[in-house]
Amino acid sequence: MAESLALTTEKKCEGNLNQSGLDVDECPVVTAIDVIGGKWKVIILYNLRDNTLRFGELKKLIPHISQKTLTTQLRSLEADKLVARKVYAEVPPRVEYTATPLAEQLGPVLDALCQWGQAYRQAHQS
Amino acid sequence: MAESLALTTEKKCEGNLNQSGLDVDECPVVTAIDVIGGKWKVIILYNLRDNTLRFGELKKLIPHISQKTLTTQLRSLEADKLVARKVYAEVPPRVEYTATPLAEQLGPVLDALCQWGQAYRQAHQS
DNA sequence: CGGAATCCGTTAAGATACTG
DNA sequence: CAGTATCTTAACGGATTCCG
Repeated sequence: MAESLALTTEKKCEGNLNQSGLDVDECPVVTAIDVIGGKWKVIILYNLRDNTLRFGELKKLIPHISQKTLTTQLRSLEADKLVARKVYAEVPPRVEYTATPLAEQLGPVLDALCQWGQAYRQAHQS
Repeated sequence: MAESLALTTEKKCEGNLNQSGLDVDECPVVTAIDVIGGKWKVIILYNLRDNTLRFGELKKLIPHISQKTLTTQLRSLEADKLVARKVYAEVPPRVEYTATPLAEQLGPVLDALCQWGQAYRQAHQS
């Protein structure tokens, strides 16, 4: 079972592969959560969608995050090659963050999340 | 502003509403992350997809989670009405967890996450 | 001045042992 | 079996300091 788990077939995740005895670590969902499972990462990437933003702009768009955490999460995203960080040697300093093509492929995830968020609100009759 | 933000239009999330001056808290993505943003919640729900599982079965399927965390996350999911918890008054005890219809609506999110996880692996040439 | 590093307190999560 | 109790470790928030 599970031939080369990478690119040949994409059926792996559709069904109940976990019940087939496979370790969950083999599942791409676990990989995805590992990378974007941080509390703020999806929101950061959502704000970075189609946008290049400075650190301060991101901070303004995500008011509830602390500077420190924003820095940490951005560094982590950078390490995973989901955001590109460009530093301008200027005064005042300027650092711009851009989503990489890999991050842009998250589009469907963001859309699905968005739709579900609405369904959730509806179900909880807000 | 934002007529009933629930079911009328679903365009809200497609574009750049954050740049429109809206607080991010208005965005359903933030709602979704609030609910399923826990480190393990998506993975739990993924394993619960189309399946009713006992506590121990879930634990086996998600080896890296601790009992305590699994309990906590399940309780949180239960409070948000994403899983139903059924206790059988037997010896030995038996507790079954089932995804609610609301959780089942996460299907597209899980699918998108799964696909992206594969793309991510591929990009990092694993 | 903007961005980030540091110190510290609080909360979430991990490991292990133990109980109904 | 399905948790709870306890302790330890890692993640996040706040404030201050630093540096270009």
